[in-house]
Amino acid sequence: MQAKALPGFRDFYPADLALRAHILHTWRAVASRYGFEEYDGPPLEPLELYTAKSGAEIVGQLYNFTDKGGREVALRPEMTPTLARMVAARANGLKKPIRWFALPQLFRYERQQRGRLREHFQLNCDLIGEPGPLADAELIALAVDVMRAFGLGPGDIKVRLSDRRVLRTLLLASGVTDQQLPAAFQAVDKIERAERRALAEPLAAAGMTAGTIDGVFAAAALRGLPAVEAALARAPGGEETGRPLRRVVEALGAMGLGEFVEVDLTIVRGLAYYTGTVFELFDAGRTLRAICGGGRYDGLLEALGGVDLPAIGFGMGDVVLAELLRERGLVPADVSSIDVFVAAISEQDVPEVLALAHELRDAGLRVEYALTTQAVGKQLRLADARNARAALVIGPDDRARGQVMLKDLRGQGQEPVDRTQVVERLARMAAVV
RNA sequence: GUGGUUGUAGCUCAAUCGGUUAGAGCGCCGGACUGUGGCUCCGGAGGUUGCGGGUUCAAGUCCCGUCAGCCACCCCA
Repeated sequence: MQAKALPGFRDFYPADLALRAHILHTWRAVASRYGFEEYDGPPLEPLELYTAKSGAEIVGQLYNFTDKGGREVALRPEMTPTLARMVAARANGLKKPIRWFALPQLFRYERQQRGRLREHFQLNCDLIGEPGPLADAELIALAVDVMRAFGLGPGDIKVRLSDRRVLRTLLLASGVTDQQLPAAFQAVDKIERAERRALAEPLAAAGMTAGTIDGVFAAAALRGLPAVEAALARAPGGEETGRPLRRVVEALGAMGLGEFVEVDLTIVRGLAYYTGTVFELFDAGRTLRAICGGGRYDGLLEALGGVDLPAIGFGMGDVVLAELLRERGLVPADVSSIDVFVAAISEQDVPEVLALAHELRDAGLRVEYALTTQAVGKQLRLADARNARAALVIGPDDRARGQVMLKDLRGQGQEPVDRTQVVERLARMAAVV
């Protein structure tokens, strides 16, 4: 067998790359609409950038090695530490709120599965310096509008929205202690993937009573803002705690995006650093992994970069998104095509073919011609396979008359055109998309 | 990293109970067709049946190992 790409890494054939380019172009276009500016950092970083705050066990999922200078380095698994460093270095000079996005290729060493490789491209959007709920709504709206730009509507994808402060308040009201909160968060996070009995076991082991455990499951079962607010009304300080979540939902509703949003407290996100709003985007049938996930991380920039700024961000990978687009038939067709194919009748016509092809290319058209002398029919078959919209056929007779034959390959007709007018004629045709 | 499952041509698949030289469609190359594409017809190339070992007169088929894909767990920055 021939050498293949490493497990979890992809070869992009032209059709694959066309889809990837479509995704990256759309990401850039929508982020720009929101006034976000693109930045980037190195794909290779010091290992300690990722281990300093997360601990050594994370090394197991990093592509890390010692470079020739003896430095411990890692391929970037996420963008946030790089972002934190860059923002911290110029924090005083950057106008707030900072709206930045990046399209990094990220790497993680773990066993691959469908929708989950060892390498992927990710749209990373962060809004830094604004703690209020309107910033949260702005960022979620950006994620939703990316979906809409791909042609996906509220029947295709949903935003599952939660707020860790809300969940925390409800859990505390049920009798969960501060020490028990991490265990309770973890149980809520897994509630859809595990049996209730299996989840209750560690909670009991953490010292919770049966009644408190019931309270944990009750909070996780709440769906929709009214149900969550009703539960909050019975918790100390609940009304106050629920205000940001309500504002986020209302703002998204005002933007006309309310149909996409589902309040669901089981969205916890694994990361310990989220402090408030958290959300994930899923396909409506929930057959695929999350398309996008993010949340508010108000303490993280200080921990990573030493600058205390509130922030909210999300990451959206290309792998699950591409699967969804393929599934829904939203992949742009006809990705490769040329404008003009220039065919020679005889070998004596080749110099004229070369001259004309070059003039057309100078005019910005996409042009191909046969690289060996071959029958006209064969050249036109190649033109057809290339999705050319027109062919120019040049033979001795045409040259003698100072003309070329222009064939419309999307239709059937053909007509002689003066050699002096060909370039202008075709340039005009190509301009009409 | 753990457990399960699947590997046949570029792609999608076939091959009876273990039995002759592993086939088909699509795609690709060439021809019919030296002044005209799509269609059609004809021909061709392309396989260490993922890889290695074992059982057997005989292995794509059975057994073991390994690699890879998929599924679940772990994790999801």
